[in-house]
Amino acid sequence: MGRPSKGRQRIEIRHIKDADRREVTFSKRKSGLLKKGSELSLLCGAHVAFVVFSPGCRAFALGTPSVDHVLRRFDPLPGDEDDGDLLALLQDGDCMSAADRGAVEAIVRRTEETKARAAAEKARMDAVGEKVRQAVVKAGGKFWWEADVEALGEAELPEFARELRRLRDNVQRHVDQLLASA
Amino acid sequence: MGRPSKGRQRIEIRHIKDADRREVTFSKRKSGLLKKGSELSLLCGAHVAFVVFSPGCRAFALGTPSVDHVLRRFDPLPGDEDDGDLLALLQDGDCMSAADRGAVEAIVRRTEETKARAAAEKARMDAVGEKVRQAVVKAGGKFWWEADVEALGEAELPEFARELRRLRDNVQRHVDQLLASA
DNA sequence: TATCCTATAGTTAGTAC
DNA sequence: AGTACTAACTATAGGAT
Repeated sequence: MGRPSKGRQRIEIRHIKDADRREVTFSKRKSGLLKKGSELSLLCGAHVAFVVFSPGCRAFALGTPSVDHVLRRFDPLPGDEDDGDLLALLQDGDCMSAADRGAVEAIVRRTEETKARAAAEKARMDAVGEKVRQAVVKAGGKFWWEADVEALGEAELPEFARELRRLRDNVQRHVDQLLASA
Repeated sequence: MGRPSKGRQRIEIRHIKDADRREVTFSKRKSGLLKKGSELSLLCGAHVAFVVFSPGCRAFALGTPSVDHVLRRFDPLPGDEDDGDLLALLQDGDCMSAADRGAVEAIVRRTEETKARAAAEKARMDAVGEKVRQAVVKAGGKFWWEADVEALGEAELPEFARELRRLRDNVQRHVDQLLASA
């Protein structure tokens, strides 16, 4: 019998191509970030707010005392109402509790619509060559959608198809909304 | 002579009363948080944005590929009426056969490429983003997307604040919609 | 306020549930 | 998607500049 674990291994800080490994790493490190954020807030009384989108475009947020509270400090509008209470309730605390997760998931679903619309809008543009894409990479590093494309191997194709269907459903829902309100 | 250092000591995660020690801790941990955020982005292709207020009320922000970019994902673009083309193609994904995979993949790839191009153009023309990058360059050899908000100057800060405010408003709207449909 | 140094507290890769 | 485990990697408290 070898050892029960090889222990932590050193990894290079660059895009993880394997989708499964990437998701696991994201989950772990996201937790770490949330914890560090809350600790910074507790230790130093600092106000912290951040939003994270996973590779699967799911959204997570942390704010102390709340995301809304922190963001308001950038621009204390005189006419602001206390309408951030619900948001604070959903996103307050050291990290998202199991009870909050459902609510956040709902927010994420709405965010998917944004994703769908962005895709549709960008698709109207003329087709582009590989040069442009490489120029983007060269200019600023990796973008989330590149990660998705790179991860698109034969094995992941069915899973990706599932994502596509979800995308379609959300676009459809959005269109229905537009028609209903028009 | 004792040892040159006592090494790291355990501390409780609660407010540090000594102002000097608190400032030092804030500085160190903020750096750590920024690093962790950048690593998460690089490793997982995730979008990360956060804002931190130090005890001295100084503001720091981190965003990949930029704070502006991440925050805009909460902000739906003006509606498009002309996206039926992509929508129709996406709908075909429902009954996706092996033969259709290639077509779907091509659609996706084209969409991602155009998104990349749009992002590149937007980044070039985004005055705020550009100011942030320049500020970082001046600040020293750090990550290009890392910036001290104060370095933006009085002219850019309101614009930056406006983006943050939009995030807040859109999250709020999402929650409202969620409640209305529940 | 940020960095340098050292020793150690804390995080996490790999793996399995 | 989160949790548990081990071992090893990394962040950081304390102190000094």
